[in-house]
Amino acid sequence: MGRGKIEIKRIENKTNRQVTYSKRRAGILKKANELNVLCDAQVAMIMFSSTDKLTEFVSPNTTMKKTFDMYQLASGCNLWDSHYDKMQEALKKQKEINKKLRKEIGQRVGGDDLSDMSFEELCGLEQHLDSSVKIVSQRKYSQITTQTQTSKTKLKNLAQMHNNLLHEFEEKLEGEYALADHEGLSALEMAANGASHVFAFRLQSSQPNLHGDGGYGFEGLRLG
Amino acid sequence: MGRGKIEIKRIENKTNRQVTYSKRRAGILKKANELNVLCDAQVAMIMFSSTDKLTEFVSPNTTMKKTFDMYQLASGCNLWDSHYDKMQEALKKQKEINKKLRKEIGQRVGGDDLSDMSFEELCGLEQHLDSSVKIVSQRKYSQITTQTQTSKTKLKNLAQMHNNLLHEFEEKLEGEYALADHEGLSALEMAANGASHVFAFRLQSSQPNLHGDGGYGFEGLRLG
DNA sequence: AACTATTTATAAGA
DNA sequence: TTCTTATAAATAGTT
Repeated sequence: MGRGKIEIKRIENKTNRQVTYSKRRAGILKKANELNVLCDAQVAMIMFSSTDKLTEFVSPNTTMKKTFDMYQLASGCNLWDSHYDKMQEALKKQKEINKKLRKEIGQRVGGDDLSDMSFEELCGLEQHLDSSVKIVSQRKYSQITTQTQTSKTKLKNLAQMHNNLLHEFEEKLEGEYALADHEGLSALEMAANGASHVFAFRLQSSQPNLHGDGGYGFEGLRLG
Repeated sequence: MGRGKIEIKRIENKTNRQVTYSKRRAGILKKANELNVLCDAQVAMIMFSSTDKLTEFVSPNTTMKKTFDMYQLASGCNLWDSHYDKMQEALKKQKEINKKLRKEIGQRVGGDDLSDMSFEELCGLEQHLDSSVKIVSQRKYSQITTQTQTSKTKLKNLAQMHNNLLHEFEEKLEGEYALADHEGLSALEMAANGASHVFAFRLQSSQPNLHGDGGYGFEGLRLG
């Protein structure tokens, strides 16, 4: 239909091909619509040009998805099985792993899963659990040690500060003694004047003793 | 295009509609194929007649599925999302559960997962593990007990059989004694004839003592 | 994108 | 259904 008859084979001229595509695409779309209207048929069409441009047609009163669903039902070939199957496989695997993990936990917690275990397996599990307890205990210990350590460091610094202050104060005090001597006051009188408490609070930082008694006791600062 | 012009609206005559559908369907399929060949385009078409009969067209060198996949990529609308999404959601959930389970195991085994635990949590875990060890130990014990029990029962039955046989034999022996007495043979001579070993193997089943010593020792049959 | 000579599709009839 | 054929519609080549 045209000025001349054409052979139905790929149009080599690119521009010509593109033009023909446009014309015929319009034609087929019109035909599709006519088919739908005249014959009450459901039509869906997908076209990609040689440059991969998409054109679609779906008869009104339906959608591409509905058409696909119907197509799958009618043709029997499930188009998303490949996707679906892969996922289903993955899901199944995850569930299996899950089951195993649950069982393992069940055994370690001492639940019903112990029932399937042989004596030898139970022995192994017990041993394993024992070592786990040890690890946890050790971890607990090392954690509290770290916590304590930082507290101790802070307190040690504080103690040092106090001792320094004390030292300063004592030096100042000695100066006052000398002065008192000079003014005729006794040491006892000096103490009564409020300097004695300084000695009561002489601070001495403790030596950390983390491993001595095996306990987790919090060793604070000892007041001397 | 025909003997007369027709209005593009639903053909009410059913037969006529069906005929027109057949003719036009053939026409559009031919057009689709020509579009594919001439213009190097990818075409896919799905048609359902008013009686829901499926006709499909896919240009060679592709498949319906490929076309759908391309369509989804190009159009952005994911046609099997409703299925896919649900699965993906399920998969995600499984993976999350899985992760949690792994972590829990990691903690119970004494792995790196202990690092995130507070002192209090560690205390709880240690306690929990301790009780688990006890349960496993108990289970181990009860299992070996059961095993032992069945072995014992078997042996007990065996012992009973032996004793019964022994009893029979003794009776027979007594008969022989009487005979020997009659024939002038001494008991010693009888013993020398091979009957003495019967007494050496007199069997006595032991009383099961499962809880007495708290051990898992296997108590066999005592030879009296 | 428009024109138009021709080919093609097809409506109606057999 | 399928074939025929007059005619409508589509479109190839041109402008």
